[in-house]
Amino acid sequence: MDDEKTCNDPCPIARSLAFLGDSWSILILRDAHAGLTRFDQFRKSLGIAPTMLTRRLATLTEEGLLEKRRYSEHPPREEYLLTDAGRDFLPVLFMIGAWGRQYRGGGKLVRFLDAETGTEIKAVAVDEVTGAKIGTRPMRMVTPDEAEP
Amino acid sequence: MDDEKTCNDPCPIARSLAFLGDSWSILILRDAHAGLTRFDQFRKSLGIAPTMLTRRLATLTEEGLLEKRRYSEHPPREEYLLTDAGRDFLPVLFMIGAWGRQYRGGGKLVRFLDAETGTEIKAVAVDEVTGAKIGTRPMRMVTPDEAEP
DNA sequence: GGTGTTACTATCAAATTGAAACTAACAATA
DNA sequence: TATTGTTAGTTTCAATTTGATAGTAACACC
Repeated sequence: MDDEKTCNDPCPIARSLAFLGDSWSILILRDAHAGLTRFDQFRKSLGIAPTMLTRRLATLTEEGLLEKRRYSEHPPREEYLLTDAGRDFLPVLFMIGAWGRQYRGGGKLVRFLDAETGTEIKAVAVDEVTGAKIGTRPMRMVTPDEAEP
Repeated sequence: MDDEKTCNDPCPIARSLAFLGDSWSILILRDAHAGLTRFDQFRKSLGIAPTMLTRRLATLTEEGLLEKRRYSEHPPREEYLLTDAGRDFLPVLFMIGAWGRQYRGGGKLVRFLDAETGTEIKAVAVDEVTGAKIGTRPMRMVTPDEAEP
């Protein structure tokens, strides 16, 4: 796979995965969206080893998905907040969840309701232009090196 | 994290990740959607070690995302085809790609065009009921153990 | 008989991960 | 003042996973 620092793969999926293709990172982002901000909250929620958590939080911070904020000077204490890039990961989380709900959905699952209408949220990916569900219309891949000198 | 065989985490994201939270698996699925079916095609496309590829293909097959089909009896040769569950992973791939395009998008990237309209496909996740983009309306999480005896 | 193709397996060093214990810097309590 | 608790980590080390390379099996083709 491509090196993390210099991923110039023309595939946008590979670009994403080069940074957060790891389960822990995605689960940390999930928990951050659920409102967790502190080291011990993540550690307890995930059952992750502190070494791993330290490293993953550092990576997510370096990559601009989380930002570290000092919330206490004495003693020095940091918390981790979602950045815009981190918040924009929510649709990805929902789509991963939608797939899991459909194909790995035995037993009780967490659900999300629209706060106004009270209906259960069912995430689907659509093309912003045509409005069609992704995968329901024929499409054409264009590689970036087409028609180059 | 939960054991792969007995994931009963009530979070649908964790359910998904228990099986394909690995970059190689996702890249294999990407290539499978691009039309690759054979061991050597995947190996060359990904630059993956054959040991890894063997294991990942086996897991994806066991988990029902790919199916093995014998395409030659003499010599015995197998290919790997997407199942329904595998095909339904396409929206997830598009959302991962959409995020990567926005936040890791320097340089030339592969694009997808609607074959009919010729417009570039831009995947967005919406709620199937309200049609609102995921994350733009307040929502409420419901855990499965609420109001239990 | 020799070369090429395809789908692997075997081997082993290197890197990553997980588990457990420990530390620093304080606050609160007795 | 001593003890306990909290938070955010670090240290250490064994176990697992990964990556790189080479090799194999079963053929087809020339």
